[in-house]
Amino acid sequence: MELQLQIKMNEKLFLRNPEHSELGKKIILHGIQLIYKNGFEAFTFKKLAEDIGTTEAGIYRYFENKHRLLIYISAWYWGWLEYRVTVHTNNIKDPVQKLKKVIKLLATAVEDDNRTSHVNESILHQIIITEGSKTYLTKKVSEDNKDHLFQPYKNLCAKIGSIILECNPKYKYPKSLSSTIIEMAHFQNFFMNNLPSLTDFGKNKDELKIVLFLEDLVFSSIKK
Amino acid sequence: MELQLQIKMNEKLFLRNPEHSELGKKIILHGIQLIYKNGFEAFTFKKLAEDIGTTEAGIYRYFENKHRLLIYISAWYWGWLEYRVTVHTNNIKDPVQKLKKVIKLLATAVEDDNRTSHVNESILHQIIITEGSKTYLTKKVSEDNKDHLFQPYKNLCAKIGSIILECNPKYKYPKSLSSTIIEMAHFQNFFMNNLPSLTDFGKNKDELKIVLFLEDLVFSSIKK
DNA sequence: CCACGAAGATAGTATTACTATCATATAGGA
DNA sequence: TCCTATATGATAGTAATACTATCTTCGTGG
Repeated sequence: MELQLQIKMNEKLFLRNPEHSELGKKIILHGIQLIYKNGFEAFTFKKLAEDIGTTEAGIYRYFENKHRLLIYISAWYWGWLEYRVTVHTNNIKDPVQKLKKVIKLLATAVEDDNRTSHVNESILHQIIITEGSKTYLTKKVSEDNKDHLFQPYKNLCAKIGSIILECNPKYKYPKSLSSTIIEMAHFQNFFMNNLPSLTDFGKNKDELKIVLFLEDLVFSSIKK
Repeated sequence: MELQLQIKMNEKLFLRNPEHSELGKKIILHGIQLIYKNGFEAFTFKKLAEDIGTTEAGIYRYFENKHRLLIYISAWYWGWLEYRVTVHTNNIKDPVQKLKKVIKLLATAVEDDNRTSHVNESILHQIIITEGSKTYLTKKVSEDNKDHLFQPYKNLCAKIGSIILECNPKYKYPKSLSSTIIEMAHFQNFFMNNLPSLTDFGKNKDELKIVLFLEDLVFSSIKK
């Protein structure tokens, strides 16, 4: 029997649910691949349509525009990450160990999860590093936020924030520290690979060093 | 007598030096205003040309494309910030006080500097918060980096890194902590104003709280 | 007074980001 | 079995974007 993993997605993210059809799943799968290959700026629905073997109009039936598609796949990523965090921390009692686990999940590469055949998680991780913040760094943030498009990101942030509070209930900045960890797990990775002089990880590109940096940062801050 | 402040810019950032002509200065001044108003995605050279009262072709004589213009104004910003950091920390002996000053300079709004009439620093600060990371989050980072387009950012990061080392010569991640402070000074500001649940600063939008958060983060980390 | 370079004026092109319409296939229900 | 709703395919068209090219004019410096 095949296990299926479904991430529940906000209906406002799409015009037609891409998980409910073959074409929809292809849009996600090939969309991720194309954005990964060309970058989000050079990515167009026309190229995606050619890649899949459908037409531009076909894609527009699923997503209003490419920005919405990016928000969709980002939301999927954050939802999936929160699921992973839940699964991997459920059986851990010590909040410090929990938080260490979370940092590792955030900062290290993932393998493809076979239960989601229409998503390739390892290149998705790369996309989110490079393109993720473009989802909200726009003039429409507040509008999109009202439609709860960033809910999965905010949920993850809240969850990590509460683990931080478990470690030290008196710590004053659990949410800001949480968003800092999330963002820096990605930015330090991007810097390490592309602008290495902004980091202390040199050219050896070892993700575990990012983990050590974040652990040092976090546990120095929250220890009483 | 009028004081003039000139930030030295890398020649590869432009096709023709915008500081050497009235039109060039208008491109910078109105460019910043338009990007601030509409966001970088909606910003076009055509709109800018109309705004200034020149033609599209006129702008293209100065900048290859709008992405280069964004890199230019970002580079200017980082150069200007490094200058401010230098000026304001020169007479401080205690590295801890230096670092506090730096954090304040990074995280709080600026007033317009009258010595640079073609740049409005306060709205520039806002642009860098929202659009700054788009300069390097592209497929062309490495290429642009080879042309040293990000040098001012890297210089600032190095400078702050060395102040961190003054505070504690044994601290292991001066550059990563430095880039973390820089990025978070901006991201926490953006979150506070647009996605407040990702922060602990609520809706009161007090930049000083960001300063306190960053100080706590930094000095917890580097204290022995 | 001439030369040169900066700027203005105008035109044109390929691509992007859509919207609209009509035809076809197909799957599910009456 | 037929009917119909719905998804998809095929095609067309439009306004805006992101440029490139060319020719003219204007002003300054030698």
